[in-house]
Amino acid sequence: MAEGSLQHELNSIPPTDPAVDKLVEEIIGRVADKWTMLLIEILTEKKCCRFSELARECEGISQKMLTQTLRALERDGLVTRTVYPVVPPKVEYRLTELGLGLSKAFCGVWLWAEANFDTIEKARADYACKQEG
Amino acid sequence: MAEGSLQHELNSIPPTDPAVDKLVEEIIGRVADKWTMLLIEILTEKKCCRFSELARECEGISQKMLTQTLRALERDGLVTRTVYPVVPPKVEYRLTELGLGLSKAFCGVWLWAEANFDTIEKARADYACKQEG
DNA sequence: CGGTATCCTCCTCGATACTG
DNA sequence: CAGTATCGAGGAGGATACCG
Repeated sequence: MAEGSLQHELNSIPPTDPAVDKLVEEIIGRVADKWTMLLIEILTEKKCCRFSELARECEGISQKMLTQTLRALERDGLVTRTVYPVVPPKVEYRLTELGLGLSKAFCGVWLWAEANFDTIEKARADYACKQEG
Repeated sequence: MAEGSLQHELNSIPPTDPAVDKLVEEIIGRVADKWTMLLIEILTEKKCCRFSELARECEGISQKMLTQTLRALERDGLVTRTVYPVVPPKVEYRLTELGLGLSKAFCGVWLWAEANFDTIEKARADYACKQEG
């Protein structure tokens, strides 16, 4: 954990016009979601998944949210949905190049969370202590 | 946009035990939120902000959500809240080292969104077209 | 200025049932 | 297997009013 150069790349983003900002924020809002992040992680690991496999891997998700989240991902061009005309039906989901790019971006957040969850736990405990006093 | 080596670091995360997974997911769920990301971005740029300044910068946020989000950030040890005992009251918010780490992690997502928002817009248009047919 | 407290409204999300 | 449809509870979040 280097203590110097805390100015990181965020500051180097050129000031974009407000219209683009709105779009970017909307995308962040859509994409920065628990199920979205989880599904992208699963699809990154497995490369290719059937609906039922995603339902199994993505523990706790309801069928409704799974369908809904996958549709949003498909709509945004982050995953492809391939239907095989067989009985019983078979549908495969796979990340696109765009989706893989997002996966990489998310990776940093996952790594941060894994590296710091204990620090956060401690911070919460401290905060709870102070509240009691 | 290199097309090779799509195996990125996400795959190198060692299989953590389920208990840690739950914690990490909970943190992601708390932190992957529009206002949280926006506030962290603002605090990264400005270094130090008063409540009212954050309210101004964080366009569209209600006072309730601002307070609520700031409290969550403070609780998780991501920002510090400094109260100056003066009239009128003055309260300053500042990122901690932990918060700066998250800011760096988020940076990748912002950059991805800025780099790809047009691609996503196009994907949405294509998707809408297909639905009509 | 920097909040809290209260009320009220969506709208997300889960549960359940049904279909190609 | 992979969905869609419908209903209903609960929480997120805005508006307003008040406080130290």
